[in-house]
Amino acid sequence: MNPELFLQLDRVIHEKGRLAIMSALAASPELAFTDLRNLLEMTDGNLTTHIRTLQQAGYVSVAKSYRNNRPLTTCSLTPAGRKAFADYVNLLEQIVRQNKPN
Amino acid sequence: MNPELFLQLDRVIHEKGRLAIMSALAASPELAFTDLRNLLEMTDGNLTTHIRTLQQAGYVSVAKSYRNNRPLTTCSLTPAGRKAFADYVNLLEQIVRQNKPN
DNA sequence: AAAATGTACTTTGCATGGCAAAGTGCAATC
DNA sequence: GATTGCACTTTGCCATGCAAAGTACATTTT
Repeated sequence: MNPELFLQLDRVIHEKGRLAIMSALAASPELAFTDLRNLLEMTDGNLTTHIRTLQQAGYVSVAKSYRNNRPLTTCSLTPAGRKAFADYVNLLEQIVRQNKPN
Repeated sequence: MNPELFLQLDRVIHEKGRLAIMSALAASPELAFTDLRNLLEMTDGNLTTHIRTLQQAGYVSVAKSYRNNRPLTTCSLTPAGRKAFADYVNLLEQIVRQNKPN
């Protein structure tokens, strides 16, 4: 059992809500605020704060515009975010491999 | 991308410190407080609180005794804890599989 | 045209929770 | 007998998740 693995887990990503956001953004080039909210069934407030955290970490970029007479916030992974997420998933993979019986 | 997976992540286990503890306990039948502290390089206070959380969740059993003129606290997984951890690892596996490119 | 409703967020407040510093109890050593 | 050391526990602080309430603007209703 290697304790190093757990220490390396990125706190910013290792959070249910943000992990879901990162995972969703990894699958599509960009998603609107409302897309994420509908997909992940998060409350608005919860979503904004998680997005802000990810943005401040440099993992997602946020673009605010105005379409169809409504505000439109679009999020996408930055290269750093993509890398951090890939690293995180690799760590998870090692943890799983270490803990699966077979 | 399946958002259900993330919702299902057990909050008690999905925490670096406790995940490490569960993983360590899954690998050995029992471990002493000091074993865990040395292995995981956690502070004493941090370790006690995490152990208490896991105990209150019914995931680890804690036995306090006195050996070699010193207190000895031994921890081990309960059946429920073993199951919860196995479920958690399976979830991680699915998340990894969903997010690994190939 | 004023009021109400709806959408797209943001801010605020609370309650939980991680963390380590300080504290406790006991035994051995100086 | 005072001090050191070990094995924990308690306390206090700070960060953070979360949702309720708030803001801004556009549309619909009366």
